[in-house]
Amino acid sequence: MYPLLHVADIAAHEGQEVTLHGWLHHRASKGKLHFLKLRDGTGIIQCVVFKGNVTPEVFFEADHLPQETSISVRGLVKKDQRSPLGYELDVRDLTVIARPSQEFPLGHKEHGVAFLMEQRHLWLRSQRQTVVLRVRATVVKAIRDFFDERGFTLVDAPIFTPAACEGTSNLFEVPYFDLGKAYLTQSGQLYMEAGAMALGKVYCFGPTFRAEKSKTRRHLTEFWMVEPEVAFMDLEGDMELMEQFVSSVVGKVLAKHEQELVTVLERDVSKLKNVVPPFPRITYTEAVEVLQKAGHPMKWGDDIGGDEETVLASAYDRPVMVHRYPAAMKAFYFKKDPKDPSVALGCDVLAPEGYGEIIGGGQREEDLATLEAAIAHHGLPKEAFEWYLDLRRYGTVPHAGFGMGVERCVAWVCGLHHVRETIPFARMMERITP
RNA sequence: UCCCCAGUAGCUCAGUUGGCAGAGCAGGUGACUGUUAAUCACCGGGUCGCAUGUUCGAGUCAUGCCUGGGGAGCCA
Repeated sequence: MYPLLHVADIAAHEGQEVTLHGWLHHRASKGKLHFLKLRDGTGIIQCVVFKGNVTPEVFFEADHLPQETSISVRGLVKKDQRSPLGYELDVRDLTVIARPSQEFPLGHKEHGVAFLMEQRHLWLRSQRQTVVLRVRATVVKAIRDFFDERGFTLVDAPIFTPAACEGTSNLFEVPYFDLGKAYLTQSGQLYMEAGAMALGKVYCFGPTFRAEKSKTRRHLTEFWMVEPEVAFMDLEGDMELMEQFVSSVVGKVLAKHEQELVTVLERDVSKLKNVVPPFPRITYTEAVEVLQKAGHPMKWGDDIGGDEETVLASAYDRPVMVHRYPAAMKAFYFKKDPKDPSVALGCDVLAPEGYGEIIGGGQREEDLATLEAAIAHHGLPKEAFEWYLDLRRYGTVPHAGFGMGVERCVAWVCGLHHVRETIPFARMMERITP
């Protein structure tokens, strides 16, 4: 058994008698007619049951079905301006596949966040969540298409790693046979550098784990990240790649989902339509001056916190690129600016509207001796990075890359308050079920 | 790890100086030929997060704990 027809394709069947399979999303009754909203995953269609068009048994049952009853409905496809879909089904027969054994926990009224997250497996059936998940799927495809179309090769990074890429804190530890401990990856970057030396332009795309005890709307312990890495690319090239990438992803989401973003998520898409290159660029030093003038008590060398990010980003109508952070704030592998070694050749992309950092990246240090000194300076065990240092021993070249968090990107594009809605089953500090 | 907030019906919440446990929605029964979170009538629904204490009496006050939410640090 496989449904021959889905709600999304109903327009092509106007005037025909069809059978649809799905779940009862909502029911309302008015005397001699009942209104059933049928949800099949591709859309929602209103099915109208007139008393005269069906048997008395079907008419009675149609008014006594609980929400989320699985049903198949046979009826005539009719055009109707009163329907948001443009069509409704004039019902001739209705078969119950399975009646819920208990009342469906999620009504059509408001619910609290904790309750919704406990019912996440059922919450996914809501129209809002299905739109968000479809946008996520489009973002994922747009990411892959962007790199595939530009000659990048997908190189999968390992999930078990022997040590931290950027230090040992914030890592999930797992036992690993006789070898002691392994850690869940928090970045595929070092492996992508190896990939770039082999294939030139590469990217990895997969889950990433951070044991940060962060309880904020921007954090998950398990999230998806795409990390391109390119040989013979400097920071300027990296920043051009970032802005082309972000605008491409946003453009593809708009092309496919503008209607849903507006009607279901109430997203102001005019703000997304501004997202075209070139993005504004300011140095960290300039950013500090801007923030100081805006009255933020910070000095050069301080981190740009969440509030500061929002102030900075709100000055522009598209994502802003902040580059050349103090070298001391950045990981050991960042290349320092030859013109000013106090700053690193790194760049963060801050999304507008308070969504914060969606991309972090930069140019890597390609010189062996400089990198060895940086590892020592950061107090990292050199043995763990011998394979990484080999990349500098055998034909090292300038290279750069970045990482983008999928969930923060989807939250921004959808205009969501919290990243937990952008992933099917969120993993957070205080929540691992369902 | 730290700071702030919340926990009362299936859900969202109200509950006055400490004095009989409440509403809306959801659910059930019925009315209604155009509902979009329909409307109307009636009905059922409680370990007030847990524990201890104060008190004649605690949903309400105190202490501790648990759970969740928001934020800081850190980060995508």
